[in-house]
Amino acid sequence: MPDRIDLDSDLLNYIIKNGFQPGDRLPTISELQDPNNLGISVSKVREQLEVARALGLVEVRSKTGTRLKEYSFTPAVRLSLFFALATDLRFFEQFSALRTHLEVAFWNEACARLTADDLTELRQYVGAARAKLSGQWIRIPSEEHRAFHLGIFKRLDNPFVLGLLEAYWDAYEAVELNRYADYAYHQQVWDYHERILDAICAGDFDAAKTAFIEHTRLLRHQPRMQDMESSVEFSSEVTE
Amino acid sequence: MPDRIDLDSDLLNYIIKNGFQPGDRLPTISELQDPNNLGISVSKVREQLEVARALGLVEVRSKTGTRLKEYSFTPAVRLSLFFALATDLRFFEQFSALRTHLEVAFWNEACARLTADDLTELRQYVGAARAKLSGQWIRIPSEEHRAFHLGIFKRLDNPFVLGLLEAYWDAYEAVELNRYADYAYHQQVWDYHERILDAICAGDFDAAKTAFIEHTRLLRHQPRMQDMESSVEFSSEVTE
DNA sequence: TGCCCCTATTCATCTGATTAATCCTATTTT
DNA sequence: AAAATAGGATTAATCAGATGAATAGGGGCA
Repeated sequence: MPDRIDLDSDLLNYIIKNGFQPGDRLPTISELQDPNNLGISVSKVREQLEVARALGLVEVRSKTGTRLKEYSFTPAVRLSLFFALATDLRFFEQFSALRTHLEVAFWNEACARLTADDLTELRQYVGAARAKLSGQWIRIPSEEHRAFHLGIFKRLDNPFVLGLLEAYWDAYEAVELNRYADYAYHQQVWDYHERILDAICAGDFDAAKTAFIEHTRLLRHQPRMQDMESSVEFSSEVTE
Repeated sequence: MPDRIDLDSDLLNYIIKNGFQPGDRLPTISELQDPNNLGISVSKVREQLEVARALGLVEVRSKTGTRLKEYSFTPAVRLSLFFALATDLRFFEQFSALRTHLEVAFWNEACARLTADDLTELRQYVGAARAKLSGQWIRIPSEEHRAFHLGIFKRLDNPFVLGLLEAYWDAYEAVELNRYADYAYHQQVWDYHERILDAICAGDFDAAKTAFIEHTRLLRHQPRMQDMESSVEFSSEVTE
């Protein structure tokens, strides 16, 4: 085992070396400048704080100073992904393929960990979405869509898979894919969601997974991608 | 479609807005300060440059200025992953599970894209590793191990999957898992690698995949993890 | 007690100066 | 003439210091 993993950042190494835990306050910027701590100037401290902040590792606020946050893979993934998407929206298809495979791969493990309360919560999302669809709402229920899918995986003990999935839904929001979907399409989507949930409740995770895979195929053939500047062939298939 | 994805960074938004391409030179820091460009001070520019650098988006060198790099998902993943590992090495098991599932999920697609030259290259890695094992070399052939696995996926048209796999091998190096492995173990590993490669060459990707999955199970039962501060149960199974 | 204002602390941002790295060119050397 | 070298100019790298903005916490007042 290595003595210590080098993080290519004085600040991050300092955080690790001193064993700061999530929730802890780091020294103030002026204190960090002290030769006993980092021994670098304000500008350099701030550069590194900014990196840590961009990665979601710390929260830095006036007066209270810097607080170490709970680790999450999401911010790093989101930042890099968003840059890619800003460059070329076609990246979305590729990340989407990754997301689908991940959900399939970790499906049973995630489902097995769900509690009765979790299932009730999922059921509520279905209800809320249905209400919006049947009512006079203009807004497509993308929040419930996100909450439903992430809800299935919320007990999964793998921050990396969760981070990728969360970043996927952030990107989904950012590219506003739902804007162009119509009500009939969403009805279909929530039929599938209900089928998935019923199967999970019945303990038949494989049936739920099958329904999920079908449901992603549905998404794939929707017109949502036609608005992109250029269509791209989708070559990866879900492994079963 | 959104007008523009907001990147929460003047600099990154500026790069996108002005359509800079990989290889392009960005304006110098002093030019970026100009109100016509970013209109912020050196310190602020440098903070954002540092974030972009940490994400592997730009390379900034004295005299030549800043160059926009080819997009890669790897740096962001590696940075966040390394911080997690520095906090707690048990994160490695979870990222490893992700890696295994990814390779399985994208296996056939990746294999199908390999050229004859690629296969020759893979064969060379096997040869080089064997030579090191049979010779008097002290060093365990971890470079070939990395090169072999990444080599299988090098043609995969998915920067996100590739980025995750690359970061995995970087982490593998960083935690120095190979240090504690013995020669007999590596012989076994390369037997598997050869079996995998033979199957790929024969066009039987599924057989190759099966061999790969067996080979990861081998890894899992090796004593390499016992050196960690606490053993952790490995609950996720590979989806077949 | 509960509300509001004041103040000290800390971050936020900018400016200017010095140092180090690097490229380009002119000069010297072979 | 070609190659090596030295010097100058450009740019990033780092630092120090100043000013402004945000905010938590205390003290006074109803």
